[in-house]
Amino acid sequence: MTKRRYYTISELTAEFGITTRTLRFYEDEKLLNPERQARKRLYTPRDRTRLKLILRGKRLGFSLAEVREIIEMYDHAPGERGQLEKLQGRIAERQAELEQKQKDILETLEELNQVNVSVQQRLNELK
Amino acid sequence: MTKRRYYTISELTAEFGITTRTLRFYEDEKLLNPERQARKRLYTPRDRTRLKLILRGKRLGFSLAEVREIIEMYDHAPGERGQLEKLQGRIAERQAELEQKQKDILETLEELNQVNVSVQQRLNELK
DNA sequence: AACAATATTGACGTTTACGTAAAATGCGTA
DNA sequence: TACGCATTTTACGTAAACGTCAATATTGTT
Repeated sequence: MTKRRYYTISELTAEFGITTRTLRFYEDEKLLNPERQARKRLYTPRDRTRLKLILRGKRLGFSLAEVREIIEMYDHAPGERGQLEKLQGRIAERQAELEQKQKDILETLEELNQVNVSVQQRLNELK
Repeated sequence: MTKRRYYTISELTAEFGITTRTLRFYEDEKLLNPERQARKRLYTPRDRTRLKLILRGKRLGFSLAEVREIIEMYDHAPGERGQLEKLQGRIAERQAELEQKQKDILETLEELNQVNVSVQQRLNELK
């Protein structure tokens, strides 16, 4: 039998710097499904993993609806040919989006670096 | 070959796939400053450039407030030592954020690729 | 048993980033 | 001159993602 460890709601809020409201909201949105001990929520390692996926998605600017789509790709059902091909299509779309974001990041980093160089020059001149 | 100096509102909405409402909203937010010919807005190349920065920032999940901060870094005033050092600090923060996003993207791309591989395997088995 | 700490369930409130509809204005063309 | 079309201002509406109470319950400690 697999060792089941649980996390309380406050352990997760502490670890990830979020509020209980956020965790309950994600549960309402069916993104998490903690078990219950009486009324208390017990988050499983699976919940914790999904939470990490959610927060990572949010950092990348995805909406919760988009995060849900991405997570559903991870644990999709076997399915038949048509479904599998559609899934590949959606994966390709997301990959394209992410590659666009990569370009956007590189551009922004380069620009910020330029600013930094010119600021540093002025600081040197002030000596 | 005179470079066109102004863009109408509909030219910009067409080019970037946004609505007039969006452009006016960004103007209310002081992110854009089109000139006027009578009542009509005339967007300058500078407005267009800023618009591109805004949209790029949004793709990366930045709020308009954050986009504003980033844009302000680009055209900051000369300033004295203290200001310049604070600016460097904020630049470093944004760079760190962007680097985190890069990691997030790489992870997500890798995971999506794994899904893709397993989907492809099942498709091959269906032959 | 009393109490503090933690958690739970409503439920209304707030911010961000626009959407959308209404009414007025200006401009080129039939 | 009448008309269509783009544009403008004004202003209420909305979806997403939580925030912020308040009232109640549960659990461990004194």
